[in-house]
Amino acid sequence: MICGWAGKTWEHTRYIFNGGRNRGMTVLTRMRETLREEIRRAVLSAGLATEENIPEVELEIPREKAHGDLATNMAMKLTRIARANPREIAARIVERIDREKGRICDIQVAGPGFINFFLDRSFLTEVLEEIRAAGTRYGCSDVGGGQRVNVEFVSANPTGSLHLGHARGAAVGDSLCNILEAAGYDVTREYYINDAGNQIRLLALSLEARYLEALGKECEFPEDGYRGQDIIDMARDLVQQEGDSLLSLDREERLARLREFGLKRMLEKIRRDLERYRVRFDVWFSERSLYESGAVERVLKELDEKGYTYEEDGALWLKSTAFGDDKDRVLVKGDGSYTYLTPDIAYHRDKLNRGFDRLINIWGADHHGYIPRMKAAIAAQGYDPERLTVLVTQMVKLFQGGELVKMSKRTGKAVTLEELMDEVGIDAVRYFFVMRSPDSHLDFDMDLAVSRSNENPVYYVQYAHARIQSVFRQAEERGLSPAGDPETLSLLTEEQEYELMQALAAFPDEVAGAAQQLTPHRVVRYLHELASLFHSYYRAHRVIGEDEKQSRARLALLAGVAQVLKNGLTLIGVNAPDRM
RNA sequence: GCGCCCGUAGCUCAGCAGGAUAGAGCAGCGGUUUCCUAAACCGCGUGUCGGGGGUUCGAGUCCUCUCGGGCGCACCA
Repeated sequence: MICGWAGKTWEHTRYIFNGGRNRGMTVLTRMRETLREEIRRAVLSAGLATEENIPEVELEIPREKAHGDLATNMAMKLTRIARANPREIAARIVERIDREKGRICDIQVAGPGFINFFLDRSFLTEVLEEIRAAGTRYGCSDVGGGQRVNVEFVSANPTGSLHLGHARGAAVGDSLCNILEAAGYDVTREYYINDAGNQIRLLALSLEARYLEALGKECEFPEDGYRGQDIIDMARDLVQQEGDSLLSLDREERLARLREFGLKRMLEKIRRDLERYRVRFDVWFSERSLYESGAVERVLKELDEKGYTYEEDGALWLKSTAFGDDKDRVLVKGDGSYTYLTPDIAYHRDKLNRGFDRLINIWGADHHGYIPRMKAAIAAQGYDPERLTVLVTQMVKLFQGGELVKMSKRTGKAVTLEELMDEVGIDAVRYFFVMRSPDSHLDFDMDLAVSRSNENPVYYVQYAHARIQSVFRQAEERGLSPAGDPETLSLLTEEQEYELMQALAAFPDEVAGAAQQLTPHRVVRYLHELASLFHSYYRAHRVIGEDEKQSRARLALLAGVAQVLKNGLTLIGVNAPDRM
């Protein structure tokens, strides 16, 4: 789910897109812009609409080949404005289009009033040169216009190892960041460390119990304590390091020592797991630092001064209902301690003050109810709540042996990210999590991923890349290199070659679209489609054949496909192997 | 009871601000290799797009009601 911003972002980027120079645009984009302008001009000169009421020109690649290379629904959109039937309108537009200018071979009016354009395809080989020149940068654009975006994700409590749910958030978050960066946004990846408050105290208590246990002492395990194996291991290590020396400390001092020890160890583990998962953060933001800097106090004071707080039943409340929340929220509890919300308000204020145009938080579905109060808190401080977008990832269900594996953090029974990486492999795990829309509930079939890994779609895409590299190894042996001159490339006249080049040309748009709509799974679907086009082509046509020129032209095509596959896989944090 | 997400082929899911005949993977059946990787390719689908109503040239997509599933509704985090 995406809250807010979608509309604004679109307009913003659209403006930049239209206003920008052709720098970085592919042939396809340039063709489309030219055609867009041409249609606009035709509509105006035919008197079908005025500058004021002309609808935006939409040009899409039709699903059906018979419907041409590009199509517009302009005539249908004009029915009300021009008060005529769409096919008639379409005919009037068509007769005013300059075919020469748009590099158009044919124009047809079809169906309810679509105008289908059949383009001169020879221009498309230019995309191969564009890819070669851009290399790993191909796919990048500047639709983001350098907008500063903070993406906060994972942010798991440092009270246990990362598990399945975090793995999804991490894969989606990191991929989204890569995509945003490629689309020209200035991205900061951030992890909020809950190193203050109740759960950390509970960590210390749990660790204490395990510590005593390891020393052979009887003790009662805290009621809501963390029962994970990692804490047992940690206690054992502590005994190794410190022996029973913590026993002689007084209780509070011992707990403080345990807290620091546990926190440090947990964060190290989390960081290590994420690093291996290919996720790296720019900022690790400590909750505790908000207390130490006085930021929490300042926020409370300011909310109070603005009159958005009140006392009742011995607690301090935020009037979040004044900003769309369905009930008011406690900031300071009866016992004087803060709720989770309070430092979180200070945290979001800090992020906004750091100059980000936009904040994106990636939360698990179990926290979605928290969104309205966070937005309300931002609004109460006088900021536009639309600057915050919360992307919610739905729950992951794990299936093993055909059965649902129940997970509970309480009992520590959960599949960890570490286990997942060990058993399934990083490429497959990341691909699997980014493959689906964050909105969809995800069934993770462990057996399928583990035992029959060739069924995993990630290999389909990777294999396409490996195959191409294999062809290149053989081409090299024969002294064949990819062609670069337009004349040789003009030998690429097969239908499938055209389709491949068209797909390659669409890649930057695809990445930009995924960035604007915050939908990393779109990149995965694109890659699968491209791999599919390639496999099909590869099977039907020999790349290295008798005709040297044709071979070199096809090698150029393959070089483009390999580069785009690699660039796309990199965006989602998956390797593009040269051999499989 | 209220809020959010989901409901599309046997299963798992796409469907990109409403556009032409709704797609893919898996599973199933049948084919393909004197040839650059068969982890591949080709062929085979009778889908009430959960259901009703509405909006318009046009609805899987938007609105409304309704049914089913998930997740939340703390002075927990």
